Amino acid sequence: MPKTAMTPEVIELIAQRFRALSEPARLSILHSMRSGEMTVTELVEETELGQANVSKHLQLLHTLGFVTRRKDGLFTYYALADRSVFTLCDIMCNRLDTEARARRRVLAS
Amino acid sequence: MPKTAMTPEVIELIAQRFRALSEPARLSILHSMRSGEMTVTELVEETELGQANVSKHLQLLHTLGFVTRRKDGLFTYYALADRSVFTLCDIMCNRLDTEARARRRVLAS
DNA sequence: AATCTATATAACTATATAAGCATATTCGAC
DNA sequence: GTCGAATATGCTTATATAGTTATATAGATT
Repeated sequence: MPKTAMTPEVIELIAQRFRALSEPARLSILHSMRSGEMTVTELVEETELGQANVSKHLQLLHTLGFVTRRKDGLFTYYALADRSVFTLCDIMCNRLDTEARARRRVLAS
Repeated sequence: MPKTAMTPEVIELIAQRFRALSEPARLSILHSMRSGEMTVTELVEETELGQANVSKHLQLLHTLGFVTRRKDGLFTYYALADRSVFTLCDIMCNRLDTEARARRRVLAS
């Protein structure tokens, strides 16, 4: 694995990617794509967000390499680039569980 | 492992945590703590950020459970709560490498 | 070609928050 | 207690961006 030096530039790039995942709307969109490729309209229906809004979020996610894009006629099919997004979310969920457990322990004492 | 349902509330909590890592200043602070416990002043020196700024970032990181806090006299010692932050950063770095490699491949064709 | 549908984009508004400054608090030394 | 150092907090300003509306673009259908 290539070791990346933590220069300010690299830190900025990493921050940028975390920022992409810091928006509930985008997490919802990514979550909706868990089952596979989806069109923009399908994502609009499933997430109940506005069409323009979804479209812009998808642009961002695509630019940062979180999703792939495939055009077919009028439709654009988006899909998850890989499963690492869920690894990231799983780690965050574990953090939540740990916190919740710690809080419960405090209350119990 | 406890499976967490992806309700809007949980999504919001996860987003909140990603947002904490979406700030270069906070990533720098966390990176500085890699070697161990640090006081606020030490972090100010190493990151070259303002004191009030560092202090506020630390509050946030502590609230969200990313760092621990220990007071001793005038000093407050902060430390990483666990290594999962680096797992998260490593995954993001891998994404960067993948993207860079993909870009190079496009250029080469 | 005219029209309809899916998606993208532009312009705008509203909101969140990072950074800086000033000040407050807290503790130790004298 | 007074003073000084370390940290925290309140206030203000500047900036980024999410969401909305309207419109543009591109492809399909008749």
